[in-house]
Amino acid sequence: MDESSAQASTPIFQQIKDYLVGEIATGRWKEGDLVPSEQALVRQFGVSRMTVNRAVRELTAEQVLTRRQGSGTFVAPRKYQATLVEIRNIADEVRARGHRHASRLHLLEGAPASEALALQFELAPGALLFHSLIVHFENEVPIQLEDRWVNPACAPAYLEQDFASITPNEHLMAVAPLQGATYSLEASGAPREVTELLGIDGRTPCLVLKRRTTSQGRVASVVTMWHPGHLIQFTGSVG
Amino acid sequence: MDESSAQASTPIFQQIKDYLVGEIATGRWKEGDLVPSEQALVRQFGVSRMTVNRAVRELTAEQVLTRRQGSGTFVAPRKYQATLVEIRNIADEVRARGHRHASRLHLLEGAPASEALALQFELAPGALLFHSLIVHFENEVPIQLEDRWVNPACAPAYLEQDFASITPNEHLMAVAPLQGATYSLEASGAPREVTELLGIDGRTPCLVLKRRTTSQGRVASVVTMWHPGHLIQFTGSVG
DNA sequence: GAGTGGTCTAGACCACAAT
DNA sequence: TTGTGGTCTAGACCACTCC
Repeated sequence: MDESSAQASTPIFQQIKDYLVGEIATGRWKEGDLVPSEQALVRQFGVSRMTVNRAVRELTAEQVLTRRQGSGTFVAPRKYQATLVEIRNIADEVRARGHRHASRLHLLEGAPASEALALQFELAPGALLFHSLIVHFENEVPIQLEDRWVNPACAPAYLEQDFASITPNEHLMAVAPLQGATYSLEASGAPREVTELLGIDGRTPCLVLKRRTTSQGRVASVVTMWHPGHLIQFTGSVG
Repeated sequence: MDESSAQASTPIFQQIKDYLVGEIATGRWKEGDLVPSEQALVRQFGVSRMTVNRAVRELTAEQVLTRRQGSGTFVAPRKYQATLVEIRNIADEVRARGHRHASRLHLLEGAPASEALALQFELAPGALLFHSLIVHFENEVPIQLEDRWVNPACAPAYLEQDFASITPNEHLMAVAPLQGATYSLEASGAPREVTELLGIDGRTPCLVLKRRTTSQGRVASVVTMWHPGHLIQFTGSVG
């Protein structure tokens, strides 16, 4: 047809989205500015309101715009500048690299909660918790020590699992649907118990990921994962 | 009106979404299963196709379902079990803790790309790049060394910026809309140049975040950020 | 050819905000 | 009261897949 310009076959709602994003990207519309109303866009593009509505609604879901019924549509405040780093569970990570994953169970028992753990679990000190200590291997090289405490109320059969064939993570995902997690990430040296199990020396920097997960309103699991820094590297991409 | 049952005012498309999610959550529909077609849902709920379409389309955007034109709608494969760690830019991170952020510029110059950098930037070796070296402080304590290389095509005025009042990140976000990023994260010791600028000794474990951002189809920036592991800790939550 | 999803229309009624 | 967004309808045409 060789019509006006850049239509080609891009859906109309997408063209409208591109137009709106473009106005923001080039700075013509700034944070907080009022964006043309649906009616105005209907006239401008000569399309039906449903089509305009879809474009604007999707950009609202994408946090590019904000809408207030009765008031109008506005350019959303710019997003937090953040890098999202995706840390997959260790078995997936290893397999994704095409390597062999294995693990060795060093401890699996019930134990009373210390003061600190009781606080983390929101339970009384001395309450029964399950405790496991597992070393994960990538091609027979130890790459993670997983020190995990589990709430028996969330995973009653935890002590009966065969952690050679299933990771604690997989078991917990199966029996306790994940609700949320808090985490912290830091680099540090490791105490002797850790260095011995990982077969590293005390000066090796370790990447330490602590994670506390909740399920059905309870704290399900508190885990500390130690990774020898020269062996592990988390990579990924966003956007 | 006190009508049939649980309508109340929840939009119909949302009720349909809830129904679909419920069937999956309870396990009645499993990964890969065929979901009722739009026509079937139209009949089941007695609503128009547009309403059903919106429900299913939004769940597809949320990666709960996948659709194939001509074939049907299916339960999406379960998401990768991953912890998303959000690493905010250092100035925001420090201010969020209620502390003072400051920075000192140690180097800001144009320099030819080494072989390795040229590869990263997808430019010819020897091409002009901008290079900056900045130490960031939290309450006067150095917590990050930012070693950044920038593509002049993406930020031509980079060398003229006042990096005491604006961070390189902020400048780049302003002039080069972020398209995507790849990153890696590891723990390691730091070379002498780094330890000197951060005022730490060579045995201090460091958290090293490398990040490569693209903008408008070009590699905009390659940055390595060194954090003394005993001082910095990234925390957050998901879910 | 029948069934699927992808898109679009030209209306409609409603809740809400600004005036 | 007017204009805004929020939702919904009952059709339509198309591209694609499967039989």
